[in-house]
Amino acid sequence: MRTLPVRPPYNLVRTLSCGQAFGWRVDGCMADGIFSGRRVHLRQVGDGIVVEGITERAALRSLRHYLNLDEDLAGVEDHLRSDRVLRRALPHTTGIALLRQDPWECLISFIVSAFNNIPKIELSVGRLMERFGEPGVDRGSRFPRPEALESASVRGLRACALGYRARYVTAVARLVASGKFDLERPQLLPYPEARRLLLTLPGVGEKVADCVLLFAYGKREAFPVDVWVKRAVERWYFRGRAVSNGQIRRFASDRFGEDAGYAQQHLFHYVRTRPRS
DNA sequence: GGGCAGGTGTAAT
DNA sequence: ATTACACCTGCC
Repeated sequence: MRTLPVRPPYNLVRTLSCGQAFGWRVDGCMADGIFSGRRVHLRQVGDGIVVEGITERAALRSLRHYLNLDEDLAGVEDHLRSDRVLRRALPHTTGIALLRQDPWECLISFIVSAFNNIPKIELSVGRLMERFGEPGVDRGSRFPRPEALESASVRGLRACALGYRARYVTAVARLVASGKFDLERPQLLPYPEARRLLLTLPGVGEKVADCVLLFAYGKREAFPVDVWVKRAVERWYFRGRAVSNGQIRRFASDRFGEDAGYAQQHLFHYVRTRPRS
């Protein structure tokens, strides 16, 4: 058992339950999930996060990086508070941090998320890990490597309830396994070019691309527009008028700039947890 | 039981 | 550049 220090206003539970990552089970101030092949149990107490299931230095450092514990959230939120809507939202959403997920796992997870619901996304991702992931210690399971998914049988993928997304998963796995698509590349490119690159992948549209750029590649200016955020922006910034996704992205870029991704997270969490009539 | 769900691909203006 | 429609499948 180890404790990782955190900087206020970091909030572990909000960070893990606001839809960035699937596979964490959150309850009260605790979170259970699989990290680096281990079952881990996290609990936020005061100014620290108590970690059970990991003791090695390297893995703890990796967890710290994943949770983005060194982020200057106070600075980000100070900036966002200049916006009237976010100023109202922040008391309910403060402490959300952008994770730094593994790009491959994030990419496949969000391909699976398209036109799907959360319980079923969790079901599918969980089964992919059970069936195709390398077994880790303590009955944990790693996310399957591209090679494992590339060679997965139709029957095996079918058991993961992927539906028509199965062919996207297979195709993307093949592109990555063969080296035709380099997962390191988007990290090196500026946001617009990284985005164009991801959009060449089958099953990856604008929303999924932005999710991966934001949650795995650290492109904080990304602003994924899903139905919830679209609804929130139309309601609170356009007086309920219907606006295209492109206009919403331009609006977010103009208004929030480098912190658009954080703005998106707070709007998303706020509109989902505090529905108004 | 039937509609719905954190979009994407494709075809047609 | 925009708009319309089909789409696997487990849940509520």
